Amino acid sequence: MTVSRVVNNKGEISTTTRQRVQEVIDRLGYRPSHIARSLATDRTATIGLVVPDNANPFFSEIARGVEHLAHEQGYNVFLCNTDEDAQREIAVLRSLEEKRVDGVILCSSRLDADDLHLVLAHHEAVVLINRRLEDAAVGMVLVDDASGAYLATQHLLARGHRAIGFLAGPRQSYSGQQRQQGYCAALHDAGIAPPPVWIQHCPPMVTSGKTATLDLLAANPELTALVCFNDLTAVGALQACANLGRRVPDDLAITGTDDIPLAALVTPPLTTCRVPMYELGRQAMRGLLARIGGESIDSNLVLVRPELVIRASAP
Amino acid sequence: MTVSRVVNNKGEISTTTRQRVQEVIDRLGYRPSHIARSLATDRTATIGLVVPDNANPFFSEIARGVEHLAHEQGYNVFLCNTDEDAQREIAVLRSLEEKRVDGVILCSSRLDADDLHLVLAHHEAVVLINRRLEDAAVGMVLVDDASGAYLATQHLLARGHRAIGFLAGPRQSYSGQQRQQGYCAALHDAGIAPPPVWIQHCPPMVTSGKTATLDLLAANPELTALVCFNDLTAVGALQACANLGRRVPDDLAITGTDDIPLAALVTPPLTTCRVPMYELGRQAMRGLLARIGGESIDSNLVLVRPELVIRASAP
DNA sequence: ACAGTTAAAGTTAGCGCTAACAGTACAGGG
DNA sequence: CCCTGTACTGTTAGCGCTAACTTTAACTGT
Repeated sequence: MTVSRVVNNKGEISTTTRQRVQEVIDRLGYRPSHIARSLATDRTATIGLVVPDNANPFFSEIARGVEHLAHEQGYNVFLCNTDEDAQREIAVLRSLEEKRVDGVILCSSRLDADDLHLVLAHHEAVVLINRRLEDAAVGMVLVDDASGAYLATQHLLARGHRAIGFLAGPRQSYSGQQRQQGYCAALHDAGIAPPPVWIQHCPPMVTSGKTATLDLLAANPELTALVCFNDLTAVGALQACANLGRRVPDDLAITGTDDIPLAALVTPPLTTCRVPMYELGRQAMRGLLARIGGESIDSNLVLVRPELVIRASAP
Repeated sequence: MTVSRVVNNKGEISTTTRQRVQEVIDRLGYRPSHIARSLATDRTATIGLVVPDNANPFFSEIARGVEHLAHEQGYNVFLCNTDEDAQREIAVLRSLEEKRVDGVILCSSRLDADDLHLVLAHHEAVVLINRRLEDAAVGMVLVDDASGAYLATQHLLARGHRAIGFLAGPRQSYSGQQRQQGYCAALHDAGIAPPPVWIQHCPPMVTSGKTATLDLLAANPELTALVCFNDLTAVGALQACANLGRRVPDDLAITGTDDIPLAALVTPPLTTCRVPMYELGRQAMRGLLARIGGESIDSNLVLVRPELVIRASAP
């Protein structure tokens, strides 16, 4: 027990005894087991981070922010991919429960509200990223997706565009729904009622963005601009235009969302709504630490506003 | 103890008793604690994955491969970033030790051999990715970087280039050293002795690749081709050429390494040596599972060969 | 000398599970 | 009937740490 006082710097111990014990620790090569400590203290100093795909630059930057702050605070982070599969999402949340993580950060959950309530009830501290959940004692760190898409659409309107299409993300995506609302609001405010055919859903990847753009433009050749769910789908849209011989931005102006590193590196560089993903990750970890520590929480909701970054795809 | 037999499907138990116990488990909402189980069994069913930067597409794909196979096999993965800092690398390895992970996958370690031996001695199962270590009972999954760079350089030679520069990676990078060897070997085989000024070291990022390329071309305007440490530095080289008004590939042909998604999306798309990162991750996890399971290991070394992917930056 | 206080050190039950063993019941063979 | 083997069930010490408590020693005040 004196070893515990030395290792954890807790409880009453004299300097003399501390040094004596430390020497024994060093000599015997004592290596404390956090497993035993966790069982005794009911704390593991671990958290779970659940993302749809850790290789997606949006989530990898969030993960980096989470891991950095976690490390600074003495926590280790379990990384779990859901691969956009609800069953897998439930499975990983259950395995984290058995591992008795101190808390969970869940990104862009695709579970319906009932299932989400059910499975999160077993976790004492939870922060959701990009997912709203009513009547639950969880933190939420949301991007103000509506205002981001509103900004991008307004920018295009200000440049004279009227026929503006929208590449929505996955249908179950909370972010996608919010972005669609912002897009529609900007058009309505300009006195334009966007016909449903100007809106095309697709998974959040380059290839699907390209396919969706080809479909959208085939059905709506009058479009002169396109607001995209994210930068990956926007790059797909660039590829579609290259295929069709449509110049960007002259024939079709394109905006993305997120400002992942790729956005600035493609040709032409993408106008996009910058979401501070790294900071989003840190904010979520900050909220989670507060919950784990039992601090009083001012608000369950943190709203991060995107900012428009103008580049050559829609100057 | 009968609960344990049911939950873990181990030991003798009759069908009648199993059902009876399962009903009690369901009724009471019993949720097993893997922490207690870990203390009793000396197994945590967790592993550590240590990478320089989880947001780097090379490592994020590796992480995805590791996490997928880990999940399939009932393991949870701790994600740890080293940020190219040796002290942090040691710190995370120590924290994994205290968490009693069953094994560690360590990517592109920057520790010198002595320190690496010392800190890995406390881990029973280890697989290194992109790092060779002699006299250690660890697995190693290596990319045959030398042959990759040899292929790229040979391709440029076959296209008639003679003055070929090399953007090396970080000086302490094992991959960088191997790629440099392949580059030099290809030139030597073509009867060319590459002057040291054709070789420029730089960190593995877009911005540093751009800076290094500007420096290299300023000092060596005779260069007509460039082999780059990775795709990120190659994109930096593309940017440098755009700044200098040098056309790619006509004035300077450029090759990258890794074939991260970005490589195909930039303009012009990069010729590059494709490294199957996802598969690299799965291979490493496979080797780690074999070590954790105490299986006899055929070989400590798995060598993965890159293949040349020809695109417009060096057709 | 005695009583009270306090800093420090020592002790142990308990965290929740399981490997290992002991006990029980039954079937089959001699 | 007795013995042996096997399937099954029940029991418990131990994993390594720590919160909580007890004990000890030293000091101070009366």
